[in-house]
Amino acid sequence: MTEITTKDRLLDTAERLFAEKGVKETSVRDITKAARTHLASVNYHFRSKNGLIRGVIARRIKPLNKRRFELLDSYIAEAGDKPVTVERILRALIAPSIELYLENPHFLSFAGRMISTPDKQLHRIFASQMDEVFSRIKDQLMLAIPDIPETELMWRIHFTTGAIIHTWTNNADLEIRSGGICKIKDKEAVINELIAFCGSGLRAGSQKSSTQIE
Amino acid sequence: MTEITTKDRLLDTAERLFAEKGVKETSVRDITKAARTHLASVNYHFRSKNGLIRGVIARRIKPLNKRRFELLDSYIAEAGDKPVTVERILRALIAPSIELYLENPHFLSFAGRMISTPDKQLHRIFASQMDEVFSRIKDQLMLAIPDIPETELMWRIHFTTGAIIHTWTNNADLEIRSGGICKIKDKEAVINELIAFCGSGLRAGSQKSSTQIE
DNA sequence: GTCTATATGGGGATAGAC
DNA sequence: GTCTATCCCCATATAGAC
Repeated sequence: MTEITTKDRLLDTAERLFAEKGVKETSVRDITKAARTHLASVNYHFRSKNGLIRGVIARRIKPLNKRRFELLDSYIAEAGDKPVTVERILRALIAPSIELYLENPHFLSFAGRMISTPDKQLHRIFASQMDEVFSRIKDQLMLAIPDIPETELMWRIHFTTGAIIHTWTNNADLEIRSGGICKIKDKEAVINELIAFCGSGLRAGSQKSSTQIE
Repeated sequence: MTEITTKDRLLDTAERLFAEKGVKETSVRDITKAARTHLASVNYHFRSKNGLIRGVIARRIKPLNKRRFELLDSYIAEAGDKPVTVERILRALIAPSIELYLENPHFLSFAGRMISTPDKQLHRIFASQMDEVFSRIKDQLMLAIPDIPETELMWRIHFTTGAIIHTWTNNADLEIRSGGICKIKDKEAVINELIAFCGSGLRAGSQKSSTQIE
């Protein structure tokens, strides 16, 4: 039943090698060898190496964002007429990604790097998927913290995104630097720390209406 | 006097192309052609392509961190016996990088991507340079906000780093997504927003000693 | 220091047998 | 669908003339 096809093995292997070595650094030969198939299989199943890259991304991105929207919708329903709290909005954004990372770190450490790739085609794939997420998160945050001007809110969503992505890509450094006390495996702690940090940051007094911090 | 040597032209050109296209995507031929010199000049001046990459990094990283330490030291001196405020500690960390970015965005958009490179040698170059910065920032933050447990403080420094790096690498997306209202060129606004967001995040109530946010 | 020519290897993609 | 052999291109690095 759970028959693993060559196509799936190629996706799994490519995902892992892209994360471990980088996309350019991983050749189709590397992938097909590790997936125990033949060189031509990538072109047969995915048309090209770029097709395989797109396949790796497509398989994970939509389910991840679907999970975010499900959570957000459930919080919206639960809140009734009141705005959803900042913390719950952040949980919908953050928790699904940390859960995915802990099930399989390869995709998000790869994706976290690709989000800033100079390759315009690849960059577009991520940016377009993120647009819908940001749009919905922003709408909810505007209801939750209406006093924050839009410009500032958008900067703060950007900073929040940076904190999350850096956690996918660079948690190993932190674990070493902290002497092992900061562990990505502590799922609830990581999620709660991200929510607390970003939640507090989002709520900070507006820089426009208050005295500038020197 | 300000004679621009071939070596400098190679560094400038490589830095720009690494930022615009990526390191692997930029060939020595691309660089030497754009720098109007011959193919062998890279090997002559830098021994190898990897040597050139290291040269590009070395030229910028030390001055950047030197500037951070100068600022931090001046704030420490000014504060006398009192702890330096969180906002000033963050300014020492953040402002020099945003200023460098606005003078020349190439290095930091390149560096921001390289910080999560899977190439262990390259990664080590950045990580080792950051260690000293984090160490000093952390020491000052422990004096400024002594109530935050060390584990949480380190996570929050990590999130702060993510917010900063994402600003180097992905501000163009934000500018587009915000319809142009969030502009990286607004130097003081960007610095103040980063400081306000991260400062508030760093000061958030401890997740260990308070009721968990649901 | 500058430059051309070249050595050497690896890459993506495909043709065509099975 | 699977696989081998091969095409063709591009990469880094270096030898050796100037």
